[in-house]
Amino acid sequence: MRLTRFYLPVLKETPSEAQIVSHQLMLRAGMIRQQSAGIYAWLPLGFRVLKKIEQIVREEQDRAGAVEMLMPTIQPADLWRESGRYEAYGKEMLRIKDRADRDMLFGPTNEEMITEIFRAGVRSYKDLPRLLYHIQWKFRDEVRPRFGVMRGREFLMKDTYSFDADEAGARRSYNKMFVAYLRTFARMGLTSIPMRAAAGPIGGDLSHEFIVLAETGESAVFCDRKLLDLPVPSANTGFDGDLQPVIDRYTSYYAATDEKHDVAEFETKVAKGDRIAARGIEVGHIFYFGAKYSAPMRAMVTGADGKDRPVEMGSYGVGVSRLAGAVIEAFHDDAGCKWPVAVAPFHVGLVNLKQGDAAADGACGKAYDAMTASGVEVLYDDTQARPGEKFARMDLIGLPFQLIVGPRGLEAGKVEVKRRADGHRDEVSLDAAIDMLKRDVRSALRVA
RNA sequence: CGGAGCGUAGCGCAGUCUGGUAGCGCAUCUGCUUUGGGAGCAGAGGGUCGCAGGUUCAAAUCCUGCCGCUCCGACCA
Repeated sequence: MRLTRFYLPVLKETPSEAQIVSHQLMLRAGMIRQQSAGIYAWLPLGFRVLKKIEQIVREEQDRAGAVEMLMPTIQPADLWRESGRYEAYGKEMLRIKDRADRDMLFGPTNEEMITEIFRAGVRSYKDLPRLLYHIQWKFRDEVRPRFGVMRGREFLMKDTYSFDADEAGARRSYNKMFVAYLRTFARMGLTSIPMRAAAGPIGGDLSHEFIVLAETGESAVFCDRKLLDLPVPSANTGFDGDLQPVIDRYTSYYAATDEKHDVAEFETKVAKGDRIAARGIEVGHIFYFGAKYSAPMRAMVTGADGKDRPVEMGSYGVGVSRLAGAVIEAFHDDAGCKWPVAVAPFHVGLVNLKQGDAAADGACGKAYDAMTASGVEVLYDDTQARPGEKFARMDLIGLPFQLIVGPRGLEAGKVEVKRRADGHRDEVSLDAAIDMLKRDVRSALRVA
């Protein structure tokens, strides 16, 4: 992408409403623009990040055996009257009337709708288990939206729903999502910690929040330091096999959000030097809730014994839009974002130090074509801006690599390759730089 | 929902107390000079001062109502 054709409204100054660094940087780097309290437009740069995150979430859901679909944002109120949540959900639910004066709502979550869809198509235990998911915009009319996309009213969420014949099966589904989540966040460079959590209004009795540690996190969390070093399950994990040993290993260490925190247990179970009391960002939340919805909504399956019983369910959410903020919270410095390659809006920022100089233009064109042709995503700063401005802008938007090309270097046969993560620089020939970047990007994108 | 605060040019702000030509920095546009880490000079454009009433010869400024946004607290992917 050529910057002269892109839409990248960067800000030199920090908008006063942004309190935390991810919100400030998303606004300054031209990723989002607020339209109303907690409601954001995703500008081209931010949209690319959102799509990268979404795709990783999708790939790991598919790997775990979940099947993608898409449910609407607008739902009929009658569905929610069946479960009793139309009354119970309160003012966080955005209620709407259509032209025929029917009660509708903008979905804050989809348990009711998926239960309705499931009961219409499944009768027998032989059709189980099933894992269905979608990635769709939700609306929760938060009392107090804040922190940019970290707590918006409108947000993009991946929500999966599991259907099993019995509790043991539901547990297996729960475990699949548990492992999928560990992998999902790890692929974005994030260390997530599954923590015992309260089930909240979704209900149920088995629940974990996946927390990324960050000073600006909204939740107070307590855990064992050893959790940070546990290996993430690999891509060839057998999701149809027994995952319980993996879950047991993770849950053998103390980890709880403040709602479930037990001081006495924390202090007996965790050695003093391993106790972490910190703040975290909730990036995922998984629930097993049995027949909470299937019973009142009559989502029944016939078992091997010929008897009907409500299907066992669970639900599993990932805050896709929130993750864009969470990744910035985890990776940034004073100059701007520092995107991991896997979710970076582009892989390489190509900086032409003297646009209009025949040698510089030619070398940049060659590098751009060569990298783009081999799948490297390049943002080519082909503007007339001065070098300092280009460097500052590139650091702000935080692409993982910069290829810096100017006439002075070219005379000596050199260009510069800079890594955003650690500031490391190499001066090499243009061809060597192109090869190096192709190789580094490819290796960073390899899925372990 | 309780408490606090703020709405003046794209962004950051001054001006409001004490009514009298709407300002500053950055950004934008034009010209020239510049081009290896947020350039220099000269010029230009851009605002019904959140909205609606009211007071007044005169309102960004005073009064009333409304709307929007932010922060602190209680709730949540």
